[in-house]
Amino acid sequence: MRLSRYFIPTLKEIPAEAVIPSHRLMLRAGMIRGLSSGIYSLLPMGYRVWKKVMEIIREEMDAIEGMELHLPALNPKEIWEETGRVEAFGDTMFHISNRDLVLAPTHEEIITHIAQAFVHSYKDMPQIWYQIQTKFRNEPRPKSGVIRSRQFLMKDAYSLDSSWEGLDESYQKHYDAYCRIYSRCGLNYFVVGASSGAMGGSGSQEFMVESDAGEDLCAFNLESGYAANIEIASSSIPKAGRVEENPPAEKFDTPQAKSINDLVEQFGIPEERCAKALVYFADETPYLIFMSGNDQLNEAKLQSALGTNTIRPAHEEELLALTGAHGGSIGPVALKTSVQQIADTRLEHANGMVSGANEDGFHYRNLDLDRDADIQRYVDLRTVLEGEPDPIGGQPLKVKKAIEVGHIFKLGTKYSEALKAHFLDDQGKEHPIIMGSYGIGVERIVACHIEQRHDKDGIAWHPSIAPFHIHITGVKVESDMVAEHAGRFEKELEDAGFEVLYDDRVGVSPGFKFKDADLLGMPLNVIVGEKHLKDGNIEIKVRHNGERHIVPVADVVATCRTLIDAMMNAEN
RNA sequence: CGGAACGUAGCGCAGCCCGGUAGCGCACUACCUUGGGGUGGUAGGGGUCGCGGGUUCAAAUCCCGCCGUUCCGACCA
Repeated sequence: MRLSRYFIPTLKEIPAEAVIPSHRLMLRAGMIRGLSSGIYSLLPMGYRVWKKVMEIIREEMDAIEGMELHLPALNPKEIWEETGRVEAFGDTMFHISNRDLVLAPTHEEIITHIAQAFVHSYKDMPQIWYQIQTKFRNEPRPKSGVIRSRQFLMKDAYSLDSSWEGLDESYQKHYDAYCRIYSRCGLNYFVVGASSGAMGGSGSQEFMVESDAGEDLCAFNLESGYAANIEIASSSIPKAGRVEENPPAEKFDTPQAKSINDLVEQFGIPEERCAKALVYFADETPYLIFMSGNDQLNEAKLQSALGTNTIRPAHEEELLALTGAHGGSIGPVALKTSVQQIADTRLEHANGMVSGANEDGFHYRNLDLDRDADIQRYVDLRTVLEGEPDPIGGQPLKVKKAIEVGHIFKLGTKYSEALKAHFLDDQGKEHPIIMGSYGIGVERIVACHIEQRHDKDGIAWHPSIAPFHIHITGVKVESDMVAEHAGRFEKELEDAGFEVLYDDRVGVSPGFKFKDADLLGMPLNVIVGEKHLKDGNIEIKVRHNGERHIVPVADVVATCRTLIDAMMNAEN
């Protein structure tokens, strides 16, 4: 391929709207062009990479006997109403304004609809169906280039099984396939236990790439092997527990104490003897929630505990109406109204506690939550902090930002029940199909690849998904000697099976060409210039480590082969 | 949805406070020059100054409204 004829609109200057490296470099390398917030055109250089990622995904999905299909992006709203997900997605789902149609944000409903029609026997399963398609989500705030956008490509796979053991097998197959996919795409990744959120289901894991541009926090310890999304991460931090003396609860004056820190500072109360109260509404039902000391409520955990995804903190007026006090003076006893109460497990059976008196300026001390409070449930609600002991080996947790590049779910029967996708077992008994769902964000793989493989000059592609394997820089192609050799290398390398981009532009200075080559980032740059050619040599530059090899003209193809093979086999 | 900033040529920006000819760099076109790290020069083409109102003899500039984009936060199956 000749660069003079190929459409690669590189930019010297960085468009102002791009902040993170992958976004800047995709724009500068002429891979993408923004159309509107969260909507991008994929230009030829970018689309080549996308296609390679999709091909790797296809190969690995086919290897676990997945079958690719193609589903409608336009869906009748009705089917989404049957599973309750029009409401669950809310404003995140795009609605067509002149028909009762929606733009599919994912495809569980459609898959289940097909299964309901055709999969009726345990003999028909297992099945793995997958699609690589455009999905639509009305993200309230698109950001970070293609990492969070309104229209994006996703590989979604769905497994259908007749038993829970079968689901476990299908899930494991996907887990293994995903590891191969990310490795082949040249990514450093890790896997964390994850929240299933409003997807429903019994378990899920996320494939993560560590990055400051990430939107998820993960807690992990490499030694013990514990790794979890902060949404579900726990630690073995000690409970508040019980103190020996257990006098009756007693109200006391706390006119200046609005926070846990105030109580600690003004009254010398140890932080772990304080029970912080919060009021949240879940689907418009209020809940009084207690946390130990300054522990941070984890809203994701609260959502799963309450089985909803619509929660919000109460407003000041609501606090007063429900409890009789403003924030800072709320507690478990003497509540103005009857409110359901939930507490973090750290507070279980705790006594000797201090908490609000539901009267501004007063608290109770010596509270025994078992004796004095009416807490219905104790669940893990706190957000873990870096340094706390992990729950497996008690090793200190690290907390890092990461980008989610894949998510695998054991869905179970939520969708098959809602859409009546049933089968008969070998006893002739009817059951809902047991499902799994497995997603990969295609553009996130590309973005993460660039996040992990770039320097100040540009991208440094892994050969597996590089737009071209080899860049040939013709230094002064006006010279017949240069043009002849470069043209010949182009042909020989292509004949050897490489994808080659030959910078044959006339009248472009060497420096300009080198800068473009570094920006575009092909794994190898074969530099054809009079400088080495007059000695019968060619320079080959390795993009990711800057190594330069001077080799005889006759060895160019063999050297490229060796260098590319080495990169393909290297650990990421 | 809360907070903030920005919108002037394809890209990066100045001009706006203090109203009066729309500018600079890059990119683009032509010619010359250079030829191993974004060569140097000469001459050009390209903009309803986001949109709509208002004030004024006169608005990129002042006022009001809207739209768009980005950042922080909320949200994110």
